[in-house]
Amino acid sequence: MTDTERKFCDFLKSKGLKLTPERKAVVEACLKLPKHFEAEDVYLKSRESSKRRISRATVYRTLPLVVESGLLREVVFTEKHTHYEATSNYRHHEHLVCIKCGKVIEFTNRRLEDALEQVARDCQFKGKEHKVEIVGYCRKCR
Amino acid sequence: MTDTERKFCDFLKSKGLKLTPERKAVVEACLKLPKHFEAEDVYLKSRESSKRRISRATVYRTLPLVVESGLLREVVFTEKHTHYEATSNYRHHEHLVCIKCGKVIEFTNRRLEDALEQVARDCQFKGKEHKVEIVGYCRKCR
DNA sequence: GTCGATGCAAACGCTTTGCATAGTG
DNA sequence: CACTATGCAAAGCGTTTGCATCGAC
Repeated sequence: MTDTERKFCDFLKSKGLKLTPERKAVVEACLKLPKHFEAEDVYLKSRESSKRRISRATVYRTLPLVVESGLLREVVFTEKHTHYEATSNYRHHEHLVCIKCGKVIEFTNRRLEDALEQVARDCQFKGKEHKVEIVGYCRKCR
Repeated sequence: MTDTERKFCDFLKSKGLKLTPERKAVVEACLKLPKHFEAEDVYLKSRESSKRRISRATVYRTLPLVVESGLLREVVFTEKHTHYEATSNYRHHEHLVCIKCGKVIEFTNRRLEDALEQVARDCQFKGKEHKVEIVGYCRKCR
């Protein structure tokens, strides 16, 4: 079991939830998928690896748990349905999305993160997360 | 006809689209509604004011036009369905959303906006808009 | 053995679409 | 008069849920 899987396992325990082969398969699928993916990708990928026929329902029931455990976060808010990315091995970053070709670029910016924290403080908010996305045209499409 | 309505009217002309009573009613409804609203609100409100029985289809077909015209922008990305706010009379701002009570607070932050512009420049992106939202717990719910 | 987890299929909520008709420019 | 816009109802699509069964702890 990898560190990541252990982390998820611990999370489940702490919540009094059970570690099932289906849940394991969903997490594994998330880690194998390319950077950005959606529920349907997880569904297909988890079926590849696992003997069991994992249902979409299970995927949809499990993904929020994986997010809550901290292994996944929701990203790319331009499309109507939910997109995810694994948090492991990535330093915190935000995204630029090209409206034309769909290209997604990651960036980190200290000033931006600082400003966000300051705003939360100023408003007496306990910030849990932030969603930041720049939408526009990439170098090629502009 | 108000300035706002004229702006929408001009937008339609520039696109070779027609100004219909239904479209007028949709725009009027958007301007009458409280700060944040969704398609269904527009549907109900536009029916109140107009003699015509405006269909949901027309509302859904019109809203993207109103957004494109610059009178409306999409906000509050936490929920799955689309939320809007009128841009008139507001200076550009972003939102904090309380996960517990749903309270939405607006804020403006120069450093944040500057950082976003700088990122777009650095990535050779032509930024069209950005989506920024801080999710957390407000003073009362923290 | 208990109580949570699963698969299935049906339901859901918001949004989009095909079609025949109406109405703007 | 042409061509776009409309209402209606049905379809679409991602997601959620009820239910009977299964299986982890």
